Amino acid sequence: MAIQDFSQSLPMMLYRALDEIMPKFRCIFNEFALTEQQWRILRVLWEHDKITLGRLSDLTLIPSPSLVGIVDRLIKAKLIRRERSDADRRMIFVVATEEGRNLEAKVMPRVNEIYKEIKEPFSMQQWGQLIDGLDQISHLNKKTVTNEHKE
Amino acid sequence: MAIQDFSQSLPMMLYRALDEIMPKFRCIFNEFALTEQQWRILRVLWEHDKITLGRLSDLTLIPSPSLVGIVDRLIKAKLIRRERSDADRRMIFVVATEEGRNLEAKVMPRVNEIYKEIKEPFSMQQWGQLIDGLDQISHLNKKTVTNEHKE
DNA sequence: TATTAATTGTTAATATATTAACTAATACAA
DNA sequence: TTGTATTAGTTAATATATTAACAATTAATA
Repeated sequence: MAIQDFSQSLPMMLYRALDEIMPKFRCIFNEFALTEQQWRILRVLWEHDKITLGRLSDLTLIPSPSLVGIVDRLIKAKLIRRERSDADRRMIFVVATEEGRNLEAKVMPRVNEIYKEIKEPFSMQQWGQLIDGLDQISHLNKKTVTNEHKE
Repeated sequence: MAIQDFSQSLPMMLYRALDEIMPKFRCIFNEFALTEQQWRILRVLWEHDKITLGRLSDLTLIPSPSLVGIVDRLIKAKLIRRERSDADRRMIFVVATEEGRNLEAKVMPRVNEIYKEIKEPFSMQQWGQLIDGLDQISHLNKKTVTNEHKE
């Protein structure tokens, strides 16, 4: 009758959910000699021809200090390349090489397969509620701003 | 109209939710010179007088190789101690020192405060659905076993 | 009982996260 | 136009995650 059971707290529930599903995906990534973070970057580049490091950090949720090394290793693997912006020489674009683009067709089907397996036992409504709940969590700050209509 | 938007995928939604809420907690932990993982260990020890390293790994979701160093640092901080089991000399118990136990009264109120803030905008039903959904994700394998009534 | 298998922790190597400080380039204001 | 603030990336120091291999102990079995 614990007032607040640690193992049922939101953070631990989130971590446990990730611990459950991510190993399935990482297993696939490893087959293609990719780390999870490397895959995230490629995954974003498959949707964006050219993207700045800052935005890549936002979309992958990889902190920029980590991004430096991960990008280095992806370049060494010839899957992406850096391109300094001419307009603003502070910015650096990241672009997938042909080899990097070609990976999409090989990896995505496998990943989608697992994703489908995870999603399957859920009803469409259940799944929607879960995603909505998570979305609300990740917009906790922004939402209130909207309500208060901050100047 | 992307078939599968990466940023709306379950893993990224989970990561984003954690990215939103954990910095608030870590801010508190840092005030007490604790890392998030160190706090998780103490949090569990506040509910268990004496616990084996393996079980501590399960409850904190900290992989055992990481646990070694984290426990070392908590010992150096005089917050916990190791105790080898007499019954089975492979096992090592971890126990909180008095100093470690005393932290609970100082840290928990602060943490509960943040937790309440996070939970507040949700209706009780919404929150329940979110927790249930997460629970279902983290039992994906086990559930099927139950259904199949594996011998 | 000697051997083998399983369990509990640990070490090692590499990759990533966290926080702070730092550089280079750009914007901006006096 | 010079000085200052801001922005985009990077470096550094420490902590943790991931995977594989390993040691010590105990359990299981021939």
